[in-house]
Amino acid sequence: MIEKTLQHFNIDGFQQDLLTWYQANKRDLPWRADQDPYRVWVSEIMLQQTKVDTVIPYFQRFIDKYPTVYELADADPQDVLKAWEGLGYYSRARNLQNAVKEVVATYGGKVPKDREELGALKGIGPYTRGAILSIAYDQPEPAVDGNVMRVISRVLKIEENIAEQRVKKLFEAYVREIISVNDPASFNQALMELGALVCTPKSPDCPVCPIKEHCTAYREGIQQELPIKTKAKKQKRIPYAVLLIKNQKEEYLIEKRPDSGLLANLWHFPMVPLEEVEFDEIANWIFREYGIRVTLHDKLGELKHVFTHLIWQLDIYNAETDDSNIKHSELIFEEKRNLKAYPFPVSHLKMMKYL
DNA sequence: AATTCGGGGGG
DNA sequence: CCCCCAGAATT
Repeated sequence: MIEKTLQHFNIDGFQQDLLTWYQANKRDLPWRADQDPYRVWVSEIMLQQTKVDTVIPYFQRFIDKYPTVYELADADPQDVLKAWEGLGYYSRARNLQNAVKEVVATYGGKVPKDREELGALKGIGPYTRGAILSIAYDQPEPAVDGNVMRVISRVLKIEENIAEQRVKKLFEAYVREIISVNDPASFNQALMELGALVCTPKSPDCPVCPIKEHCTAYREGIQQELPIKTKAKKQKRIPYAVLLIKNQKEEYLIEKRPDSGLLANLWHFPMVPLEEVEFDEIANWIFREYGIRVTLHDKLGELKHVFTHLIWQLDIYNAETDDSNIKHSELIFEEKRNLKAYPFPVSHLKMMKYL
């Protein structure tokens, strides 16, 4: 059925129009300075679910700090997490470092060119594998992300639900048919660049589009209806009381999250789940969980923090304790000025102003 | 196939 | 305020 769709599609003309536009309009992005496979890799991991403008400063700092696989392989995981702070999806950082260690240990520090070897590394899925192989190694592999699915769904009028795994495979098959074998690096990046700058989700700027003559959706005026995608279900709201607990040495209590699950290995102020704990029982709950006697003071503010699948509704309180000795390594009293050494989720970074 | 993982930006 | 964006791992 791919052949049928592409029967009257001018592949050479499409490639030429797309690539010409890309050469003239591509943004000057830090990870486009060269084809260093490690840098391409770092950029692609950071760009997963994340906008270019957000990634740029993180990428610069990260490469300054970890210029090659060797520095990253040797780094303290906590420092890597700190470098990732605010970027989200923190397992990306952990997986990246683990995979880089694997590259140093198994592949002599060279990022594998082999499709299977590369795809076996932690955090490298079908998209990232294709991106690295094409951008760093000039291999004609598809790199199908949301941009590419949006652009191709419009150009070829593909009315399938892009949320389905099966459909993503279909897009990869189409890209294999139309990719420029001469310059797959530019071809894949051009599709994504077009998706980011012209063929945008809400109101695509079709009049200026370099490939509108090749676009079935444009011809039929249905570009706004594509791609087709099922809606996500709405998130569950979870209320917490967050306690900024200060001891007599002006230190605040922070704790380290478990090494798996939400915000794994990040630090934060103690959170009391209000669905399970009555307001009047907060101090008792804290004593049971942390072994610390606290006095709850005034409410400082509220914060709503939205994740992909849940919402934290946070009430922030001042609290005080006479205790200051803690046994656990995941639970520490720390001076305000030292808190910046720990990786925090953005929601808790926003509470620092109350300290 | 469905769910779990962050956070920023737009309307 | 709600809605949109969207890769990989896990189950």
